[in-house]
Amino acid sequence: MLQKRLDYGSCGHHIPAMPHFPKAAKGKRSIRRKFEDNQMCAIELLATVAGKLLTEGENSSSLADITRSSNPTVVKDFVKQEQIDEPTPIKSEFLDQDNCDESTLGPKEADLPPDSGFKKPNVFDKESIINSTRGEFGCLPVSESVEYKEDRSKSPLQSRLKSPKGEIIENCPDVYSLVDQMDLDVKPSALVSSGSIAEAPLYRNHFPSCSSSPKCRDGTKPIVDRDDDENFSGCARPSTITSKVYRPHCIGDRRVRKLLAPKFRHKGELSNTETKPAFRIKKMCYTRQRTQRTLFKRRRLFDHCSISSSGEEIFREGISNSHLKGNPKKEASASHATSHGANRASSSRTDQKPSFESADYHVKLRIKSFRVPELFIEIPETATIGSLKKTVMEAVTAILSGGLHVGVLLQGKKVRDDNKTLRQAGLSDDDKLENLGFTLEPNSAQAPQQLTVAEDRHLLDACDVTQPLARIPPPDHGESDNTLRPILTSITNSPESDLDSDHSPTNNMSAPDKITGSSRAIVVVPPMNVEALAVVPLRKPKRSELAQRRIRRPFSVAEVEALVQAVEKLGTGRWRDVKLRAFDDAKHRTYVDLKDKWKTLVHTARISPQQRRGEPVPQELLDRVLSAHAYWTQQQAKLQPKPPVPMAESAHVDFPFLL
DNA sequence: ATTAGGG
DNA sequence: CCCTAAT
Repeated sequence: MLQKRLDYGSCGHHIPAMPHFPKAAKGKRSIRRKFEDNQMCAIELLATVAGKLLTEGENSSSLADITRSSNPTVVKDFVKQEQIDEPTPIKSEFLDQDNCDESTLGPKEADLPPDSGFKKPNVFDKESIINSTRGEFGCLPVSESVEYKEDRSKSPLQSRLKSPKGEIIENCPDVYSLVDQMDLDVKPSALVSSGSIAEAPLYRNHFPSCSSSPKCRDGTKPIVDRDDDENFSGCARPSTITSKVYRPHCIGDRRVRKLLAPKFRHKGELSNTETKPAFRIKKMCYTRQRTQRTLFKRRRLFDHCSISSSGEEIFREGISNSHLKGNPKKEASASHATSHGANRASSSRTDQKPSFESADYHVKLRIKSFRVPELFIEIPETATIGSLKKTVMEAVTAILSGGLHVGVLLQGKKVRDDNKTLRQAGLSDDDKLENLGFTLEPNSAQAPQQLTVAEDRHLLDACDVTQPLARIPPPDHGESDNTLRPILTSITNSPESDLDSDHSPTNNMSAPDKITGSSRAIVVVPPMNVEALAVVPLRKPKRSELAQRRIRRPFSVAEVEALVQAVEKLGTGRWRDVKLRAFDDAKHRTYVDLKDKWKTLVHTARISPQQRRGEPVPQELLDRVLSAHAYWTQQQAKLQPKPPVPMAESAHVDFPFLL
C-alpha cells in the first residue's frame, strides 16, 4: 500500500531530485550469495551493458540492442537458477509486494556500478508488478519515485519495503519466471508480420516507442524525450540518468502486463480460441466475441481504445476489442437479429413464415455480418493509431490468409454435420432461423500470406458487408444439394411465404455476381478506399451499408383492429405484451412496430379523412383509437407526477371500452 | 430486451 | 420503418 501511495505521489511530482541507485538492497544479499556464480555472469553482462550505456549516452536504441542481444539468455538462466536454489511457494500476492524487487534485485544492484542504470531490471520488475496491480500504464515515474526513496536510503518506507522476509524474496524468482514466460508467449506474435511488433517481443517491448515511431528508430530522439512522452509532463525526472532508468521500468511494466494479460483473456469462448493464432503484445487488445450492435457503438469502443492507453482495466474491458470487432458493420435492422452468441457472425433470419407448403419452400437467409475471429493484439502504448490499424490489419490478414472455414451455428451450437439437410437441422423452422449464425474460422494450420492483399480486402469487406446482396458461399463444406449455397442463392428468388409478395428492390439485385470462381470469394464490394481497409473504420457507414430496410408491410384493417383491441386492454406502455397478445404469430410485427403503428393511428384519427392515405381504416376503429389513447394517456399522467392531479378529477374519466 | 420518442 | 437513448 505504501508503495502504491508513493507511486501515486511520485506521479504527482514528488520525485526527489537526487536519485541514488545503488545500495538499496543490501539486506537481501545474504540470500543471494548462493547464486553468485550465476549472477556473476548475468551481472557481468549487465555491467557490460551498463558500461555501454554510459558510454553511448543517451542513445536509447543502443541500449535496446545491447539488452536484446546479450542479456536475454543470461537473465533467463539466472532466473532459473534462482528458482532452483530457492524453491518457494509462490504467493499470489506477489504482485502487491514491492519487496520482491529488492530481494531479487538487491544483490545485483550492489554489484553493479551505482549509476549504471542497471537497477532497472529489478526496479522495473517491481514496478511492473506494482503497475500491473494498479493497472496504470501511464505513470512510469511512479515506480521511479519508489526507487528513489529506497535508494535515498533510509526513508521509513524503505525499511518497510525491505523488512519483508524470505517470502517476498522467494516470490521474486517467480516473477522472473513469469517474465520469461511472457517472453515466450509473446513470440507467437511473430505471426503477425508487422515488423514492429512481432520481431523482438521481449526487448522490443522495452522500447516500444522505437518500434512504433520512426523517430526513435533512427535514434535521433533522445531517450529523455521518450521518457517524457511516456511519463507525461507530470512526472518529474530527477536526472538524465534517471530518465534512462525509466526505460527499464517501462519494460517491466510491459512484461508484467503481458503476464497478467492472459488472465483476462477470454478462453475458449469461441472456436477461434481453439484454432486461434493469438497475437499478443503489449497493451492488449483482445477481441470479444460480442456482436456490436451498431457502428456507432463500435466507434465508441474504438475511441475507448485510443484513450485507453492507461490500464489493464481497459484492456480487460476489451477496449481493444473494438478493433477487431469492428468488422461486422452491417447490422440487421431487425432488433432480434443481433443478440446471439458471441461467436457467430451474425444471425440470419427469415421474415416469412415457413408455413407454406408450396413445392419449393426455401429457407431464406440473410447474413448480416461476419465477424473476424478473435485476435489478440499487443501494441505499445506509444504506438500510433495508425500503427494500431496496421497491426490489426496484419493480424487479420494473417488469419484470413490462412484460409477460412464457415461454421454454422444453430442455437449457438456448431452444426458439424455437413450432410444434414436444413430440414433435418431444423433450419426450416422460422424460430430456429432466428438463432442461426455463421462463423468465419481460421485455418490455423495454414501458412499465412496466401492471399493477396486484395483478397484479404475482400474478406474484410465481407465482414463489413456493405452490400445488401452479399452472399457468402461456404467454402469448405462439401455441401450437398440442399445446403447453404442453394439456400443462399434462393434468398433472392424464393417466393414470399408471407403476406407480402414484395421484396425490396435491393433484394432482387443481390447476388450471383459475388460468388465468383474461387469458392473463397465472399463478397464483392466496390473498391475500398484506404479508410475502408482499416479494420475499424471510423467513418460513419452509410445507411445502405448497415442493413436492408425491411420491406413495407402496411397494416391491414384486421391488424389495426387487433391492435386497437389489445391497446384498449393493455394500454400504451406495454407493447411487448400487446405484441404477445395480438401479434404473437406475426413475426414481422415487432413491438416497436406496434408502437409505431399506434402512433400513426392516433395521428390518422386526428387528421381529416381526406388527408389519410392507404387502405382506409374504419372510423369506428379510429374513434376507439382516440378514446383509448386518451384514456391511457391520462392513466399514465396519474402515475407520473407525484401530486399532480387530484384523484377526484381523474375519477371522472370514462372507460368506454373497458366497460 | 423493452420502452419511448424523434426522424 | 429506422435509429437511439434509457431503462
